[in-house]
Formats: sequence, C-alpha cells, structure tokens
Amino acid sequence: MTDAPSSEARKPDREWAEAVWKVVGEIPPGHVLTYGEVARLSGNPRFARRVGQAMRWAPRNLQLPWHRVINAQGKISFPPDSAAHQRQKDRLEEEGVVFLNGKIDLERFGYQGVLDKIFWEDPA
DNA sequence: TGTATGACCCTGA
DNA sequence: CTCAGGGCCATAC
Repeated sequence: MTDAPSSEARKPDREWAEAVWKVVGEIPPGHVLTYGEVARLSGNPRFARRVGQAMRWAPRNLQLPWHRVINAQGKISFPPDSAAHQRQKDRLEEEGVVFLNGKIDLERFGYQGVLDKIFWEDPA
C-alpha cells in the first residue's frame, strides 16, 4: 500500500492534536498559555505553529477553551479587526484577564508561571 | 517536486 | 516600539 490518504487523517497528527486539546483543557479560567508553552507541555516543543491548527480541528463537543491560548508577545493572534479577536478578548476579560494596551501581562496571568511557582514552594 | 501560507517563536537592528 | 530575518512543521496548490 502506498499512502493512506485523507479520509481519516494520519494517526500521529491525531494523537498529537489530542494531547494539545488536553493541555488546553487544563488551563484554569483567568489564566493563559502561549502557543509555544502548549506545544512544550504536549511534548512537542517545535510544534508551536501546529497548535493553532490542532485547535481548528478540535470538535465542538469538547468545548475547548481556545481563548486561553495566546502568542508569546502576550497578544491575540487574530487580526485586530476580526470578529474572532473580539470574541477572544471578551471571553478573557469575562474571566478577569486584563488587557493593557492590547497586551496581557504573562507574569500575572500566565499559567506556566503558576506552575513554576509551585516548584519554588518545594512542598514537603 | 517546489513554493506559499499559517491562531508561532526568537534574536537583532 | 516596530520591522526584518531565520527556524520550525504540516497543509494546500
């Protein structure tokens, strides 16, 4: 058999996409992760660029909190004039995330920073 | 087979 | 701060 084309997408991609969905689903309200962090936490540091695509493939029934994923600059990666951009901003603000001049302070709202803090605590 | 594009990231000017 | 260049992986044409 040569190739197994398109009807069912390739398994590796599917599996990785599911890992992404899981990571994104673990982000608590009021916090955000960057695409690079999601890629890293899902086991593929170099797949930052695929994260967006994976979320695009995500089925609606997952109710994936895609709005909690932003770029490393702390900004929304949709065009500022797009409806998607506005939707994402509204949802985040509804969870208490503050936009300062169009940007989010990752030191304050970044979930990765929260995870790091837990390690500092050195629980006994 | 090669080029262009994408919900990206990092560094340097 | 903005802009440009290089790197990254997969998809579309």
